[in-house]
Amino acid sequence: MPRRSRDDVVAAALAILDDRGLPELTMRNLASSLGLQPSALYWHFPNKQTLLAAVADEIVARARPVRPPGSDWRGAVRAEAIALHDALLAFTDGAEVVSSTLALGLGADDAGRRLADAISSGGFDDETAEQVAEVLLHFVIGQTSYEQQRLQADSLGVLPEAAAPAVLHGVSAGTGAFEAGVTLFLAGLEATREHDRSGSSRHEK
Amino acid sequence: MPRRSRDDVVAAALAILDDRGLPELTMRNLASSLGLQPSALYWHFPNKQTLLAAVADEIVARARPVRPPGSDWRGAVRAEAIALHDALLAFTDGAEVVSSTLALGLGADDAGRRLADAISSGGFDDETAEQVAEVLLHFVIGQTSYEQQRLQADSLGVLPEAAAPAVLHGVSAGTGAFEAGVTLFLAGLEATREHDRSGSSRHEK
DNA sequence: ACCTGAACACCGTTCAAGT
DNA sequence: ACCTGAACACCGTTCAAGT
Repeated sequence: MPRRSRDDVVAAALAILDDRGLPELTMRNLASSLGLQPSALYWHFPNKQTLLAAVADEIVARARPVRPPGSDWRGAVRAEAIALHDALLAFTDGAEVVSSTLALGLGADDAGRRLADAISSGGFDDETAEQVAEVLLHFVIGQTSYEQQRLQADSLGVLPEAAAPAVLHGVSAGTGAFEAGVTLFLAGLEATREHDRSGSSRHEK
Repeated sequence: MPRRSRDDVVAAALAILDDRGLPELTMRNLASSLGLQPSALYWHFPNKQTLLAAVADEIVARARPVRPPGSDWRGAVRAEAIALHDALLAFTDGAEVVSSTLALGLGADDAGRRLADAISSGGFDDETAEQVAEVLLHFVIGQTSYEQQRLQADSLGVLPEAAAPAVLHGVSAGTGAFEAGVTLFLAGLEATREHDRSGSSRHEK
C-alpha cells in the first residue's frame, strides 16, 4: 500500500480547506481523507500549526502577479498586491490561514519578500522597502480576510440584514476598497520619497 | 449567593485574557473563575464568539486618544491610531481578539468609527473617510497583532535565533514600523485629496 | 521509514431540571 | 431569572508497538 509524502499531506489539507473550510480542517478529517490514523500525521509534521504554515506557504506561492506591459515600479507593486489578494481569495479561509501563520512567524515570508522587492525596484533603500512592505502586507491580509469572511457569510445567507460593518455601511461590501487602499499606499510612498532620501536616519545617532 | 451579570462575565474574561492569554480563555476556565458551571455562561451569551465580541468591544472602548494641543486633523487621526494600538497591546492577545471579531462582523465597530470620524475632520467626504478608515484600521490591527505575537514570543524566550520575520530582518522587531505606517497613510491621504474632491464619482453613473 | 491502536486530557454546546 | 448536572460529539497530541 502506498505511503504518503509530506507534500501529499499538504495537498490533502488544501483540498479540505478549499471545499470545507478551516473549521473542518482537523487532524482527524485530514487523516481520514488520506486513509490514515490521525497519529500518522505526526510523523510528517510536529504539530498542526506547522502543517498550517506549510499550507500557507503553498497558498502564497501560487500568487501570479500580472504586470501591465510598460508599467513602472508602481505597476509592479500593484501587481504583487493584487496577485496576493487573489491568491488568498482562491482558497476558503485562505487569508486567515496566512494571517495566523504570519503572526506566529512560522512562514508565508514569501509574500512580504515579493512586495519588498517590488518596492525596492522604485529606488528605495532596503530598510525603507522592508518597512513599508510590512505596512502594505498587513493591509492586504487584513482587508482580504475581512472581505473573505463577508463573502462567505453572504454566500451562506447569514447576516441578511443590518449587520453591515460600520466602517463601510454605505458601500457595497469591500468593492473597490482593496484597490483604493493600494492606490493610497502608493501615493503615500511617492509623497515621502524625498524625506526618506534626505534624512532617513535623522534621529538615530 | 450572588448571581453574575453579563458585565461580570466580560470582566472575568478580560482578567483571564490579560494574565493567561487567549488559549486559556476557555468556557470551562471562565466559568470556574466565576464559581459557575460552564453551562451557566450560555444563559448570558449564546456562544463563545459572541462573548469574545463583547470582550473585543471592551478592549476597543478603553482606547484613550491623546491629541497634541494645537494639532490639525492629522494629529487627530494619528492620536486615534496610536490609542487603538495601545489599547490592543494592553491585553494579552488583544489584537487577535479584536481582529477575529471584526472579521466575523460581530463587533468592535467603534474602532473603525473613531478613525473615520477623525479622517472626516480633515474635510473628506463620508464615503472616502469610511473607505480609507478601513485601510488604516486593517493596517493597525494587522501590524499590532504581528508585534504582539512577537513581543510575547520573545518574552517567553521562544525564537531565540534566526526566526526573524523576513519582512524586517535587519530592523529591531516592529520598532517604529507602526508610526512609520501611520505617517505613510497620512501622506497618501493628503496626496490623493484633490483627486477625491474633483472626481470622486467619476466611474459611477 | 512510515503507520496503527489506544489512550490522555481536554474542548464547545445542549438541555432537562432545579431554585 | 439564573444556574446545576450530566451528557454529546468532538478536539490535538503522545507513545508503545507494529511492518
